[in-house]
Amino acid sequence: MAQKRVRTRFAPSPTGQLHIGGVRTTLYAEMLAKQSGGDFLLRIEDTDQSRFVPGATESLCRTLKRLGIEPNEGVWIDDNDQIIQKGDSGPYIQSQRKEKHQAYAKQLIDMDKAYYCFCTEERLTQMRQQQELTHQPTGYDGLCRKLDPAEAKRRVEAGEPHVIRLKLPKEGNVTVDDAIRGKVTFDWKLIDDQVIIKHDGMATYHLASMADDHDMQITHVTRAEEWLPSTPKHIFIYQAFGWELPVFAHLPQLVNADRSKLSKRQGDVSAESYLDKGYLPEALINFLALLGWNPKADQEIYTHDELIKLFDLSKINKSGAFFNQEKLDWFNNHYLRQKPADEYFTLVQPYLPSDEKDLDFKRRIALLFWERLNLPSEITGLSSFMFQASLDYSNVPLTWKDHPKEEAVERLKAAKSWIEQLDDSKLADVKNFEEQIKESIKNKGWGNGDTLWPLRVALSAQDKSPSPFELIVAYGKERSIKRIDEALAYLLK
RNA sequence: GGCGCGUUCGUCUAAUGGUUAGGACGUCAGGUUCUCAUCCUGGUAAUACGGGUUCGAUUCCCGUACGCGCUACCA
Repeated sequence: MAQKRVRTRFAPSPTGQLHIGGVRTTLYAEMLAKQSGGDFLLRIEDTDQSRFVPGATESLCRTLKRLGIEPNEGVWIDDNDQIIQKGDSGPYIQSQRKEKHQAYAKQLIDMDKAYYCFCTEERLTQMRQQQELTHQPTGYDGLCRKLDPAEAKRRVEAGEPHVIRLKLPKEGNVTVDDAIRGKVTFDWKLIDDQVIIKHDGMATYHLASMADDHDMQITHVTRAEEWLPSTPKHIFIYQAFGWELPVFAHLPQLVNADRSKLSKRQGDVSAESYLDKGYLPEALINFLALLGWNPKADQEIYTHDELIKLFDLSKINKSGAFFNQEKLDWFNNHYLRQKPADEYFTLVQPYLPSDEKDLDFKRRIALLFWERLNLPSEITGLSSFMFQASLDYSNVPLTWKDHPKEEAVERLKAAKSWIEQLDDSKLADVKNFEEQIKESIKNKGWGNGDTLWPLRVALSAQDKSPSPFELIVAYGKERSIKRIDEALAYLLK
């Protein structure tokens, strides 16, 4: 028998920027579907109109696009930045499915699995306050549940404001079979008669999401673990309609350093901002995929495709994971260094002075700092001295340890003449050039330290920098000699 | 308060009814080196606690503690 085609979905609310936890949730759903050649859909859950943020859907799609996580069905964004919907199970924007949801709600009423409720906001708040005061469990007291259906229908037709609530069992229990957590049992009597259609006629998450998951033939519902406690209601809806249950998988959360639910208030959580800061999609994906799941191997580096092949729902951890930026930095450094030189240069170039027109010079500098960068932007600070017309030598001594000034002068003069005698072709190969200079130092009977330190500082005015050889090759003959002359002038002042 | 979920180095994690509890990031030390970075070598560091079951438990069970989540006409 052929296995059912796996269909998963990511269903965010358009209430703001996609955060890194959302990226991971998306990634898991995408990997699960793609590893078996199934479908990964993107659905927008905008049933709460009051929280709708214009542009959020576009932003969400754009971020996913930049990350290379693409749904093959549902909402997406085209090259003109326009929202589109692709696939046969649409619409994929929930507010456009309002009538479908209402029809389902009516069916539930007809089946006596839901009822109209006319309780006012005031009555509800008062009731809750009373319950809290007397230390009762809070929840709807079921006043309208006892209403005669015919009477309720009359009131609705008369235009009385109302909502629709689920008519949940009041005894017994229900067991959720979660792909990650196993069987979890809840008492029905502790579960509230949830509102499924609001005053404005819009469905709440509980109905909308289940109805859409069913209509879109979603086989695996992956979502954050905060949904686990409301899963009984969702099972109730599925069973009321006689629908086949999907696999539920409640993902552990990403947490702040203090282990609370990831929030904007603590650090940066917007996925887009990580991308903007120069974190590479492959680093973000590799890192995020391994946060809460791993293929049980002593390997850290995986491509997106490898991750898709290896992904396994049952190996997802149960506990929350902290987003450790230092490790992300390490991943980013790794992937940055793996880039072809041209691509690396393209990434780094925006962070080099735009008024420097010598592209080849810029490129040589970029290459010099390649292995030192976690982020492309870091090159600005590291390389700025190389673009300055002249250097300030007052901060770092040009002399080696406690050696005399005269020695530094002597060494710099010698270094200058060595460079002058060199033909440009020798400068093409750093290794070769380095050997030559070291040979010259040896011939003089000098030490590497007392010669190379003054040279390097003359060229950089930094206590830390790439080697003098690398600097000279990057500068070229003319600029190198100019720097040495200036250092000499400073010493002889 | 009620209900639910969770707990292995600082962090992300691996493993098993019997292991010197493994790897990675970080960190520390050493080597290479003119400095930095890279690279190499090595070190540091964990089964929350208390009971049980068992010859033996970090692993299975119970309890406690702690953390987190849910308890909306938000998702």
